[in-house]
Amino acid sequence: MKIQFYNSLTNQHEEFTPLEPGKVSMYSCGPTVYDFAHIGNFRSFLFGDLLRRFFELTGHEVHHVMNITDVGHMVEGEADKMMEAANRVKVNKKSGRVPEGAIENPEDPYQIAEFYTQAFLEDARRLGYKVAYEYPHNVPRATHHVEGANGMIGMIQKLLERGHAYVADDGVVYYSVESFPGYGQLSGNSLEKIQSNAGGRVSAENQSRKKHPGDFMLWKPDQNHIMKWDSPWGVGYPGWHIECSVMARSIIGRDVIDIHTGGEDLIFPHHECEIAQSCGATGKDRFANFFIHARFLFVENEKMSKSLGNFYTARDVFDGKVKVTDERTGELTEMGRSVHPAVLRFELIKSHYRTNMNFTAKGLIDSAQTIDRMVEFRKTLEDKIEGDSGEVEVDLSHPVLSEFAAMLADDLNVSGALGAMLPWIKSDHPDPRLSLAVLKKMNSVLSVAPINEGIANAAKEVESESDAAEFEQAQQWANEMDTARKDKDWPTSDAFRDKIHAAGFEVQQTPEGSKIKRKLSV
RNA sequence: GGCGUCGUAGCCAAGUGGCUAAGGCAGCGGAUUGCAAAUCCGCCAUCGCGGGUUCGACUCCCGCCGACGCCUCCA
Repeated sequence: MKIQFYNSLTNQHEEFTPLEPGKVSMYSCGPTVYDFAHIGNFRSFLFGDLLRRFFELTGHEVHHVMNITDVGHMVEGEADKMMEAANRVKVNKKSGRVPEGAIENPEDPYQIAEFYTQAFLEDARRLGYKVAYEYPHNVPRATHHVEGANGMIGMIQKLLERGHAYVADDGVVYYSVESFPGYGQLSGNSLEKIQSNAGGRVSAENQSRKKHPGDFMLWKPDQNHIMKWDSPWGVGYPGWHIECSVMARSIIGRDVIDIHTGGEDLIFPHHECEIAQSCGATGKDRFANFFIHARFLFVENEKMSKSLGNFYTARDVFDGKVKVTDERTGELTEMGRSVHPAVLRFELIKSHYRTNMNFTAKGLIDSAQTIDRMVEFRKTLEDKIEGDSGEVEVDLSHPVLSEFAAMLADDLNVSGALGAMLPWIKSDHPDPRLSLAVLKKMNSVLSVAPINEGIANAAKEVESESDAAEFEQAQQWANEMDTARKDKDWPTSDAFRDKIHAAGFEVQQTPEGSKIKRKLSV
C-alpha cells in the first residue's frame, strides 16, 4: 500500500517510507499547561493520534512522543505565561472552574503546571488520545529536560561548540541563524525577508545585540524569572524552541525522526527553529523526514477567541456549554445537554486535517448520529453472536478494510474512509463475527464506538452509580409504558415517553417491548 | 508586501481528463406505527466566475472574484 502525506517541508504530497522498515517515530508538539486545553488544541492533537492509529492499523510499530510544555516563556514586552496563569487561576477559582483546594498556592508555577497537566491528561484520555495513556512514558515534560548533557543545557553547549550559537553582550545565548544554511526551508522564509520584517515587537535595543534579527534565544539569564535553573550562562531559563529538539531526541533516541506534527501556526518560528537546533547539534541534514501540520479550527465560521465568546475547552463541550442559535428566536443559548467525549472526538477528526474545520453545534449533532449508528451496529452484531464470542482474525485484505486503510493512506483521507465504512454498515452481514472483527479494526483507528479493546477508547466510559440509577429509572418508565400500551391507554403511554426523553434517553419499540438507550448528545 | 491553502447540493464532505460526481446530516415521498421514534425502500448537485488547451474538463493552464492561514505569543 502506498502511503503518502502532504509534507510541509516540500509543500507537496510525498510517499512515506519509514527510516526503519515497519517502525515509525513521531513527535507531536503538545500543550502548554497554563490553562485548560481547548478544542482547537485537541483538533491538532487528535490528528496526530489518528495518524498514529493509522500506522498501527497498517502493522507499524509506532513510537509516538508528545511533550508537555510546563515552562513559562518570556516574550519580549509581554508578561510571562506562568505569571499570567497565576492570575487566571485566581479568576478560575472564583468561577469554580478550578476547584477550591486544587492549587494551594497560585503563585507556584509548578503547582499550576501540575494541575493543568493532570486536567489535560484527563481530557485527552476521555478523547481517546492514545499517548496520554502512556504518561509519564512518551509524554515528557520540559521542566524535566533542562539540565544535563542530554538536556537543553547540553544541547545549547553543543550548539556553542559547533559555532551555531553565541553569547551576546547581555549574557543571553542566541542561535545564529546565519550559521545554518537550511534556515527558512520549512516556512519559505529567507533571512532577507526575516530581516525586512524585523522590528515591530522586538525592541531595537535587543535587536542590536543580535548578529542577525532572526537569531532566537536559547538561554536567558534571569535571576527573577519565576522558573529558573543554574547553567554555565548563569541562573535563568531556556528558550521555547529548544525543548522540543531536546525531548524528541532524548525520548525517541534518534537524531532523525520520521514525522513531526503540530498546528500550522508552529511552522514558523517554532519548527523552523527546531530544525536549526537539531541539525546544528547533530550535524545531520534533517530533523524529521516529514513535517505534517493541521490547520486551525473555526467555531461557527469565526476564529475561536475568548472575546467572541466562542472559545471552548474540551470540558466546556463535555458539559454542554456549546452555544446554539435558537432557530425561532435567533438567540444564543447553551446546548445544555452533555456531549459524549466520543462525539467530540469524532467531530474533531472527521474532517481533513488540512482544511479549516468549522466546529458547529449542528456538526456535533451529526457526529452523535453517526456514532450512534456505529454503536447500534455493534450491538446488533454482538446480539447475533451471543455465546460465541470467539475472535475472528481479519487483516487488511478484507475488501472494506482494504479500502478504509487505502483512503487513510492517502494523506489521511478520513472522509473517504468513512465513505467506505458507513455504506458497509448498512449492507447485509451474513457473518456477524467477521463483521464485528472488521468493525473493531476500523474502530481501532476512529476509537468512537465502545468496543472492548482495552485502553484508549473514547466511548468506553465507566458508568457511574448515578448513571446506572438513571438508566434503571428510565427502564422502569419504559416498562410502565408497555403496560399502558397493552391497555391502549395512549395518554399515559405518551406521558411516560415524555419523561424518558426528558431524562436524556430514547425509547424504541421492539417485539420484546420498549427498550431505552441513552442519547449521546443534544 | 512576501509565502501558502482553498472555493463541489440547505449543511459537512470525497473524488476523477470521458461510465450513473462517494458518503453522511437535513429535507421530501412511501412502508411500518395508536401517534411518534427507530428501521427499511425511493427521491434530492453539473462542481465560484470568465477564457484557453483538448475529440472531451468539475478535474490541466491563464485571468478574475471570494475565503482563510503564516510572516509576531498561539494547536
